[in-house]
Amino acid sequence: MFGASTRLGPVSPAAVTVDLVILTVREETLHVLLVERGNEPYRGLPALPGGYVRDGETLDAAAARELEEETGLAAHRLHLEQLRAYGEPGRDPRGRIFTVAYLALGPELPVPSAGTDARAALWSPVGPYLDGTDELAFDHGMILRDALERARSQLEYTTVAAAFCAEPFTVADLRRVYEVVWDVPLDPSNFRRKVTKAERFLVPTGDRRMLDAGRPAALYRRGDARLLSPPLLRGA
Amino acid sequence: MFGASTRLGPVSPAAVTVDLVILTVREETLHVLLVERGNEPYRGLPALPGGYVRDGETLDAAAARELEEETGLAAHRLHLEQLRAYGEPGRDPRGRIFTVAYLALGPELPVPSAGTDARAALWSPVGPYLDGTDELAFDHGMILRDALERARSQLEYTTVAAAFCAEPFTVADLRRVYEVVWDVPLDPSNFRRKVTKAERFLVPTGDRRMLDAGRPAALYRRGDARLLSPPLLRGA
DNA sequence: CTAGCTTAAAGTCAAGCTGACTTTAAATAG
DNA sequence: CTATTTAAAGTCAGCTTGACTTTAAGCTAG
Repeated sequence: MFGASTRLGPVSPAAVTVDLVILTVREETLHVLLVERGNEPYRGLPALPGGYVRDGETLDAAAARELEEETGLAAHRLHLEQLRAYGEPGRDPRGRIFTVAYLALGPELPVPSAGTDARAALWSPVGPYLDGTDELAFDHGMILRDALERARSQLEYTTVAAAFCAEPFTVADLRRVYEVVWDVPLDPSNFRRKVTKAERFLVPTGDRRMLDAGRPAALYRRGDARLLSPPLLRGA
Repeated sequence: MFGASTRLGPVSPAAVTVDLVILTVREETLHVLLVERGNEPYRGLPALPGGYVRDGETLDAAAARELEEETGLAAHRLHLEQLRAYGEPGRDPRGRIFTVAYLALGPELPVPSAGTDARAALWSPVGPYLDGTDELAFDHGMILRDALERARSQLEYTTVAAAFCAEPFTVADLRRVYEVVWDVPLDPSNFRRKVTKAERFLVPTGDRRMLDAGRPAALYRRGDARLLSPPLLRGA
């Protein structure tokens, strides 16, 4: 099975895992799902949820399985996409372990302790892990930074922002997603003009949502457009 | 080393390779570097160049090494970036082999037969592999399609198009890259206005290039900008 | 020398989009 | 009824865009 390694050079078998960056917006802040490590290495440090890819399992299936195990939610209800692979030789002290990172985006989710996996999983604001205040196990800090940059960029060119909103949602809900992920304030009026003009981004339900104060807001569901044209660029 | 597999389920060791999608523009057509397979499986079929990631080697280093072996060119002269990982259980009949695909872009390169690797490597137009006329080994057809879509998208938002041009180059050289990769004609005047206005995309050398006919064109080198703002969108 | 060809580069202009801002709408609380 | 709150629509100058025209600068044929 690995006969070619003789010709190609020293190649030992390796392990392949998937790691998940599950992002959500809670209380006007971007949160990531982390698990506390119960074993060495990095015992006690928070880490991204993940696990080995099993025999006969695709990468996407492994990511979906881990997602359901950690959140207790059906994976098809979240946006899930591959981020990239990481394989630095020293990234795991136990040996050569490659990981394929996935980015998952979802609306405010139930407290994840209901998951099958018994490890303590919790939502944490991403801030302290981005600015270096707090540490993550392995190279998960880098993976988190890459994932966030991907998410920020995706908001510009795609409709994934709606994946952060539980349906039905208002234009203001959607705007708050952009403001929290990009960490900039946006003009409500101009934002509305753009997202409602984009084809098949938002589908009006006809209903309205009434809060304790103010005019009721129209409610929408996600349209079937995947790309946003024209894009919604940050950095005026 | 793989002690955790008991708890996580059946996990056999796997092999990890890198595969390269090396693109260039020759004779007004987009070409990809392919090697003919000398062994089973898929003997005789063209495939993307690639090979096993060696012990102690990073993914990027493995990709750069394969690139130099196949093209005979110093990898730092080309644009090289990770595309994504592929790991379908059945993608290689020899066993569980994950591959991390890389996208490389470069100016018209010397005939790659000068490479260290003795396999027959050749530049092929991408067309027949995209529309299904010709087949590639393994899942390399899908990888090529993903790579091309990535390249097309990158041209919109980044300055990588200049990686296809040997320095120094003219605005018309750069425009031909866009036209070939996107497969659309562009207005020369409007194209010039945009790329010359973009900050740090093009650096004038002060020289001019004279062809057999027409006014001499100003020559440029690549600037240090990586992102294009505003972006250059296709699909008017 | 100059007319004519070729390609580069600059200019023109109406239409559309953007950002900053103002106005109107529709609900609740007191 | 009025103030308050949030939603949604409207205004407008300035910028960008796409389609197109004009000028520039080389060459070559006559």
